[in-house]
Amino acid sequence: LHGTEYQMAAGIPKTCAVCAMYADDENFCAKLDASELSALNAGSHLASLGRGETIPEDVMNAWPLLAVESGELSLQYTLRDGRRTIASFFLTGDIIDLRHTDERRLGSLIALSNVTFCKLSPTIFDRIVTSNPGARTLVWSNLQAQVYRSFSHVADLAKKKAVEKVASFILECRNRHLHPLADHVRIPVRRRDLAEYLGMQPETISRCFRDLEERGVIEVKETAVVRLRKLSDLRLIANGAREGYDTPGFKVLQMGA
Amino acid sequence: LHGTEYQMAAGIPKTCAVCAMYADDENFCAKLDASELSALNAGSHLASLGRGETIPEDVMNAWPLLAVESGELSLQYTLRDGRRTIASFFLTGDIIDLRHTDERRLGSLIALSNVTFCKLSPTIFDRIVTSNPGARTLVWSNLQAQVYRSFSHVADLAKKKAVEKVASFILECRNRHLHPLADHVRIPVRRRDLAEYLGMQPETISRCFRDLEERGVIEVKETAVVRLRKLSDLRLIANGAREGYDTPGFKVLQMGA
DNA sequence: CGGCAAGTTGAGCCAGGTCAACTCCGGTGG
DNA sequence: CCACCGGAGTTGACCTGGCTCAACTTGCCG
Repeated sequence: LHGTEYQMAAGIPKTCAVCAMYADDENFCAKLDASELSALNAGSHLASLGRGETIPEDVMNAWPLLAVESGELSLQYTLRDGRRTIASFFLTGDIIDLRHTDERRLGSLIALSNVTFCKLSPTIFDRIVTSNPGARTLVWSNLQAQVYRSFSHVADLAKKKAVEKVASFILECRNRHLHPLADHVRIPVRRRDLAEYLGMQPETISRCFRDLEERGVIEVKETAVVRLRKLSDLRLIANGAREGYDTPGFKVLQMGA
Repeated sequence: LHGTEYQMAAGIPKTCAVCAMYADDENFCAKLDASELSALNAGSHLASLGRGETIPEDVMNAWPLLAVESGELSLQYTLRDGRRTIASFFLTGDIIDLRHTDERRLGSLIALSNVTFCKLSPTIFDRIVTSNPGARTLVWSNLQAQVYRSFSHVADLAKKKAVEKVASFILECRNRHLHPLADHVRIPVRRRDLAEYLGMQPETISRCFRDLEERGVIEVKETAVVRLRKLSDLRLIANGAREGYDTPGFKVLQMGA
């Protein structure tokens, strides 16, 4: 058992019979020792989805515990008249636990790109989480991160204007280190998905990108890649600065109450 | 130790030297045995806030682990120009863990009414969570509930219209069993707070309540109490039904994709 | 080269924001 | 007891940011 930790320390990657996620140190499987890993292997199954496909209801019931291995998964809600919202993105390493959702109406999990994910055995997962503090901490902090990401998403949606939301999203992509390319940021989703995530129309998204580009704050290299030209201004816009965002000596408007 | 569980089974409430939360079976302290409880007591402190008061930065750093004992606590974000958003409400029994927030900008915790909360010792909390499966499950499901509440809040904010948001909020209050009064629902926050939670203006909130009342869906008894007159219609509105919501034979508009 | 999906641009309109006035409290002091 | 005050909520009138609809461009795949 401890031999495996020794291997890990020596940089030799552990193997996982099910998925390829062990390669990264910041995920659940990487925290497991050999016996835990093989137990989890035995009770887990890899599955994949093409873009636009949904994880079926029966899978969600039978396997309420998922780990994203690759791709972008989304949680979507649909209103009666067809309006749709993406409530959250799940990326590599995110753990989705649908067990305690109770009567609460959960949306559907839909792939935004080709996705592979691992269906975990709840009982084995629980046993590991009980006995392995490192794994527990990781799982806990992943869930925490989901909460706080969601909270700041709420803050974006509630009171920000269209451009501010887009600016904020670009920074979110950057922060989440999706693809840390120096001053380039990759937007991992299509415009229409972005619109549903930010509660806007695709047309408005488009106009906002153009707006930011005309102000010289960003440069749209391709639809999926943005170069940051004035990061501090982008931050100001994302935080709701009202005017003067393109001047260095920006005057903060301090409002009471 | 097991003597305490025996007492609990016999309906004799356990005592907690710090706060009064033990009375409810659905909270963290209620899952603890005598020794755990006294250990937690030793490392915890009760604190209180008046309405409008903020938990200071230094308290949040020194005590990143809080449990709400009574009242309504809110997580607020403020933009540079003063626009404010309430991202989430925390009510009795909610556990707030600020430890894994990393560099992510967290808002401030502000009391919406008189609040008492318990500052928990992280080390003792961790020890208990490790050894006590019941407590762990409860804490985990509380965090889960926060995530999914936040997700459906996002769904409300992103694409719903003003009336739909308000309808949805009324149902949320009902679901959360804040005050389960048959067909009456208590709105635990002021209109202005509600506005900040739903990303609207107080004026619009007011208009929406009136709108729902004029349609005969609800009856506003006091500003804080609503009587449900047509629950099914309220649900339809909250779920984004477009027209005919006031007729019983509502025709669902099924849209593809 | 056609066909389709994604994204962009333009023109018009309306839901909800904004501003201002007014009502309705509960508390406080003379 | 009443006059006064301030905060919360409501109502009305106006205005605008972003939605809507429709046309167009672009890129990808067979």
